[in-house]
Amino acid sequence: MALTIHKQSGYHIGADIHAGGIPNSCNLCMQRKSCIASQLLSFSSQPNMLHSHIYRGAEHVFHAGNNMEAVYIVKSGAIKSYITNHAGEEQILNFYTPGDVLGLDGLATKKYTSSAFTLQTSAVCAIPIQQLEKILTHLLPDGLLKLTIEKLKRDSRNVALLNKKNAKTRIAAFLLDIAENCKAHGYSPKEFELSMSRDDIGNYLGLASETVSRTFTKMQASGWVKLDRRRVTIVDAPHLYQLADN
Amino acid sequence: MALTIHKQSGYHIGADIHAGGIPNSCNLCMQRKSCIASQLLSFSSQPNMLHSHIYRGAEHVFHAGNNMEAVYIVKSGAIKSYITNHAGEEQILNFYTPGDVLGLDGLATKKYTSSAFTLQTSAVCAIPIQQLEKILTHLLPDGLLKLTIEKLKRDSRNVALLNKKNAKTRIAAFLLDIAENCKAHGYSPKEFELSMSRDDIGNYLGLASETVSRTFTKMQASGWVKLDRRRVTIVDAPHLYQLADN
DNA sequence: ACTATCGACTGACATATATCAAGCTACTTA
DNA sequence: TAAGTAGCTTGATATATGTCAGTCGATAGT
Repeated sequence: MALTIHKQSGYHIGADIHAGGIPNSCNLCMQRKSCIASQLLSFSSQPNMLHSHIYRGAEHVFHAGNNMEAVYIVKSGAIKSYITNHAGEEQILNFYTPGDVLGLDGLATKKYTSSAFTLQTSAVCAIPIQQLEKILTHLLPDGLLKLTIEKLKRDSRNVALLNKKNAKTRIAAFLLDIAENCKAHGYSPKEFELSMSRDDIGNYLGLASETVSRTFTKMQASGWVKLDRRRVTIVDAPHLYQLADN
Repeated sequence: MALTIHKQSGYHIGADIHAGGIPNSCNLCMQRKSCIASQLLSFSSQPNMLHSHIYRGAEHVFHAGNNMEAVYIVKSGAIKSYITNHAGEEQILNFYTPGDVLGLDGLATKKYTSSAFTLQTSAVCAIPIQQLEKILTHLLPDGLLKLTIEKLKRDSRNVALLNKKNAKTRIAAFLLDIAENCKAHGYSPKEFELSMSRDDIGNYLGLASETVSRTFTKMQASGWVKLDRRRVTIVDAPHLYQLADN
């Protein structure tokens, strides 16, 4: 799959939310009836005022790894979100159109986990993270907030899992996903029992069960894992992670 | 892909939450510290008491299309969720392990949109929908609740999109997804402009851009759609839906 | 108007995966 | 113990899709 170099257009209005942007009263916004941001703000003591920005096509709204400054509501245009693997290849996670909320994936760590790039001239409204957090903690009990954040994380992981290119990488990612889940629950990430059949794994990953079998066999022969029916032993985790990154 | 017939095991404890189940005090539950349900309940005036059930492996927890009775928290075991297409083939959407919440997809319509099936002996806690709704509307402003529900719906749609078997079905589903989005926003679902390149579409759907091109060409030749660069005209929507169902 | 560039399309070929078929193993049931 | 069954593995072959290469057309820049 080709490596895409994103051209940086020089024409960038409101690159930094603190430096500028046009403050807009939500009360005057055409889309206030269907706008999540406007609804959220109406429950807070904050002024019903957000900074909106216009991006010319082919610009970044934010980059993966950067500190999270804001969450964005798409008002017009189209935006793609993507992650890049170690080799620099991009994997598109989703497309965003008017009404969609962009940048929530950063909530857990306060850093964006994906990048966002405008496909055409697009207008967005920015909710600065401080403002968002104030509203959320005001509205939500702590447990529910964490649940939401966890759910968001899990979803993006899921997409990344399914979009892998070939059987080997999908299965590596699948096994590591389970291993991490084991670890998170206090069990060994090195050795665990699969609860599903080869058929189920194949169905889930979009592969024939025979391909799952063969791939398991090959991975075992290569020494990355050991397999005995549904019992899995991770032998070379670093190598699996490298595979899954592709 | 093979059609799986689910065996109904006769050994089914607590088939209906109203008919039985073991009422459990959350305060005595081993997992209360990490349990979402317990946390939710602690914010409500409801008694901290839930019905828990044990399913022997290979049983349905609920069926797609049935009225939503409860949301389930997995306490032990493993459960798969899946949808079936018109031909009766199943498409697995996700696997659920202890701590995961099951059945939220029904919130929007009050009917489950997917089925849930235990892969092994599993224990779950049920939160009856009336109780859940009381808690949610108590905690959440209306707008935020709708947002959450919308997000849940969008996610499962996304998974269903990416798990299609071949290029034709993926692209059909992709086009219909955009068409429905257009319709939802008051634009024509019959004619629209793609905002992304063939490269981006391919990357997103896990196909080479050439395959996207070729598939577009074939679909046009077959008379399902008309294409002029990025301009799309849906000609035979029913046929596309039929394709996307596969 | 001329050229350069980019995105889209098409063809030839390579390859990964699906499909079909058979055999094997562990587990269940009689 | 024997037989049956379900799940897993492996082999042979078919097929869909990826890769590489070339062309075409639209758009932008000089």
